[in-house]
Amino acid sequence: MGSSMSESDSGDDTGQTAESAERTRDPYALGDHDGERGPDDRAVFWADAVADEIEAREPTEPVVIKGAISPSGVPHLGNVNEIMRGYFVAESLRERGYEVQQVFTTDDRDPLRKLPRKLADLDGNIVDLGAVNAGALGQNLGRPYTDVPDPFGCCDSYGEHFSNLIADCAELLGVDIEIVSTTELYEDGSFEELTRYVLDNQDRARDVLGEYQDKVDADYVPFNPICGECGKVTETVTAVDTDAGTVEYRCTDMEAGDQVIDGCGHEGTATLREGKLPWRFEWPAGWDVLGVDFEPFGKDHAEGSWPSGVDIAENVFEIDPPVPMVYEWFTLDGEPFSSSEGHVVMVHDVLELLEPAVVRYFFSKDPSKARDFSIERLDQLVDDFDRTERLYFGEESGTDREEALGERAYPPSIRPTVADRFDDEFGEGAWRSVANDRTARETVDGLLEERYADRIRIPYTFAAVLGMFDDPELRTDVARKEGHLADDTPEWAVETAMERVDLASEWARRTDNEFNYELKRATLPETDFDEATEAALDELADFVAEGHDGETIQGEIYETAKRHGVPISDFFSAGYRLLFDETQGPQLGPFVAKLDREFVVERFRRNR
RNA sequence: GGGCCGGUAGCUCAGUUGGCAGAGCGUCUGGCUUUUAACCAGACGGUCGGGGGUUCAAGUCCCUCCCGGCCCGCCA
Repeated sequence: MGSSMSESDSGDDTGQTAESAERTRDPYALGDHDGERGPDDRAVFWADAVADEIEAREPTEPVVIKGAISPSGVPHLGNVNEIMRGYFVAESLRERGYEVQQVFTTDDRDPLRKLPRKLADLDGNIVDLGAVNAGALGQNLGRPYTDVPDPFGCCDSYGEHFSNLIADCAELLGVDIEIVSTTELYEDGSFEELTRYVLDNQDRARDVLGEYQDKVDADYVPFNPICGECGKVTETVTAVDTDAGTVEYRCTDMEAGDQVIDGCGHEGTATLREGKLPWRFEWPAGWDVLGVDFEPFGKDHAEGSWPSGVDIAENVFEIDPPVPMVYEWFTLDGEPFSSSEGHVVMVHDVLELLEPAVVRYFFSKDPSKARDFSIERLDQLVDDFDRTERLYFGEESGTDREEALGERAYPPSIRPTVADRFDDEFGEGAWRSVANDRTARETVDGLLEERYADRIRIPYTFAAVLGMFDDPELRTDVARKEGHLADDTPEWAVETAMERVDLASEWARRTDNEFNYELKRATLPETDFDEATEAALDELADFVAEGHDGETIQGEIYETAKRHGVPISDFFSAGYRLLFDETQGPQLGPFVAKLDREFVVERFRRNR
């Protein structure tokens, strides 16, 4: 930012110098300061850097942060970038006292171009296309998503079905967004003025877009009416009458990838509300209608749509484009997400494995880096989160940068959790309004510092081990005995800690990793014990046969091992080998005490 | 073919105006001699994708090449 910026702040009503505007048009810039205000000015957390850019433009409140998605199919974790990247910027601005609104458009007037092979019901279960009436769905190719019947029959349309799923994702993550249907923006006239404007200035529109798209020729009309006969989005406009507010069209064939969707040949008239702007115009039009100040988008938009969008915004609509930010895409277990092929994971699924705060934390990481969401290695993500949390509460020290980053990234990750956990501190359901209610924010931030600091985290992998115990009380007892819980740990903190056990054991089960301790009941695992170990096992079997509680058996394991000169850890491993065919496992004494005695005795004797 | 983003320890990543390559986990060793996992201490571990250049000094700046992804038709 040049020194001229400060001069323009006072007088220049554009609010920006060419230099600063140039810089904030770079979607990769992420608030890359030029050091004018010194190196200390550089924000450690990317969301703060973006917030700096937005603030420099002196936005009117509420500051509007937008995201968007096409409701074309399963909304996966990658799509959630649109919600969560904006969320962290929103929170950064709210912490500075700004009122911020997160709006999310569903591009539901876009035509259905092909049938995805996988869909999802409203509960977030992925289902095969074959599970619904694919034939009936196929009849709707070319029609706007909001005019396609919901294949599940539960919502008003296909578009609404998947928009609802996106709304659920935000809800599940505690993010307050307002969903705006693009179809509604057309139908209620919000887009009408801009549509008329574009059609009145077609030459300009063509000139600008033609710089980016070769197909824009003299016949190109930047409007796609919906056929009054077959309901498809058409591409051939034959006449425009903006005074009457109508266009005439012929319903011609539409190319969709390598497929062609047949037009019905109908010739008719449509109003400016009965159609849509092409995407390259629709995106900037949304910035204007919704007053968008910031919008994150995937890297696929960075080189094509964004530059043309800026050009169209400035030279056709004559508005300022929002502050942009590109995010890299995630992979899932090393492979790209694919809604149509079912290589996806939804927020609904992820929350069976992770606390919402950890999921939010995942999205607080540098957007410019491609990241793998590795189900196998979820324990690393959770450990990372736990460490950041300890850094935040000063329970552990790290590098200056780590501590500064934790200071900034942790509060927005945990805030909805804190509000939820102490919801009785708020009015009825008021914790949900934390985003925009200043009083509620103060309350939640106070709770975070004063009460949530006492939370307890059990390491994720150990939580998976505890999952071996079905009995909740036994889980808690073991956690307590291992020093994770103290006598004075508040009840809510015990609950918070123990909630992770179900998540981690689900993870162990799903990945079938070394923490998935499956009791090998049916067959005796292969073993290779020395004589001393075998003698010790026989003796331990006798002891178990007498009937003792878990605590006593645990002690006897040590005693038995000692008597036979078997190293303690080897003896435990022998037990785990016999029961699980593993070298580790849950605390052995309490565990075997819970099993039927005869099985344990026979197993320790290596009989079956 | 052209443009853009990324490539740092086995894994996940952090490295702010160029200034002695870092963390966590994993691994190994030792400690806690009745509580395996836990916890504590220590160690091992890197041609910072390769090569060249600028500089007293390069993970960081420049050039070039390699790898992965995206864009440069349409669509979104």
